[in-house]
Amino acid sequence: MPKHVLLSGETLEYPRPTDAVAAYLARLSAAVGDPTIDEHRFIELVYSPNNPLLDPNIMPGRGTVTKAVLADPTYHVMQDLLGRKRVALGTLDMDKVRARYSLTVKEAAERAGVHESAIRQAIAAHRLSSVKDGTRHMLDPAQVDAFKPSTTGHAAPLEIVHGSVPGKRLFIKHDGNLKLAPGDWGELGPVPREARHSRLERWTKVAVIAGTKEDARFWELAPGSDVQTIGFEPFAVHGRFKVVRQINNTQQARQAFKDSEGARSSDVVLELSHPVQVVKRTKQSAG
DNA sequence: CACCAGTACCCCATTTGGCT
DNA sequence: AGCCAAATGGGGTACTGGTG
Repeated sequence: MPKHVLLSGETLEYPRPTDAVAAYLARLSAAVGDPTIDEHRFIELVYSPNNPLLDPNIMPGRGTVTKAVLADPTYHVMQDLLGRKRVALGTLDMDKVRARYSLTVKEAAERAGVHESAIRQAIAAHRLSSVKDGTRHMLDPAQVDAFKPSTTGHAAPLEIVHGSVPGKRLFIKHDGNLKLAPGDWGELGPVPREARHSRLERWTKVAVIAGTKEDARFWELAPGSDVQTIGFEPFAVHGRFKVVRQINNTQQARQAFKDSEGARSSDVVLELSHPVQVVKRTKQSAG
């Protein structure tokens, strides 16, 4: 299969073109270095009804990018040639573009509140653009912020700080896998009651109660698309969720939490290299 | 460490089949 | 024909293991 190195640094393989498509690609490549062709004219060439890659029958006098065309890597080669034309004309500064693409995949995943693989697959599917820094993909923070992953599939994990300190507390009930962050285990001593950092995976429903003994609030959460944070410092639930129910009345909040089903946040599995231990709720830590 | 491929899982929209 | 529930497929996610 023919290969094309994109401005982003990525190598794109595209299907062996027909004679007509190959000729059109050659024409566009020549136009990149042709000073008599300006950007407007180049765009006209790309979206011409004569471009054999596009569909000429949908819009009169213009080639249309259909779903099939969008899925064809050859179209992305043509778009890259447009980018190269802009670079040649000085209307696109790749140094400035590269400066804007400042996030690694890991940083982008943290920022978007999704798994790293979700970012990589979005890049592969051209739903997120990236530039290559050596072997690393780099992403634009603005695009990452605008990235709206589907809410289908597994729910994105929630980052949870729970426990109790004098005057404040936050507990949850859930149907997922709650794992305590290794840093909170210390030297195999008892899990500290205060501010335990945990990660909740594979969840569909979470009940949260937070506040003080006299002023408690209740939230019922379901997987959602927006990154949110609820709770009271230092306690928090952070991640992609939506609030399906909120109760600000202390008595009703306590009753709602009591009625909620699921494992309690005090029953956490330790995420460590040594054998997994389950920490059971005790009278002392029940609060 | 970063990337990639494969797998399992989930939700939603559409299709299919049975019932009224 | 219309309605409803089950089955199916597509699109998307997280996770794991292998590779360079």
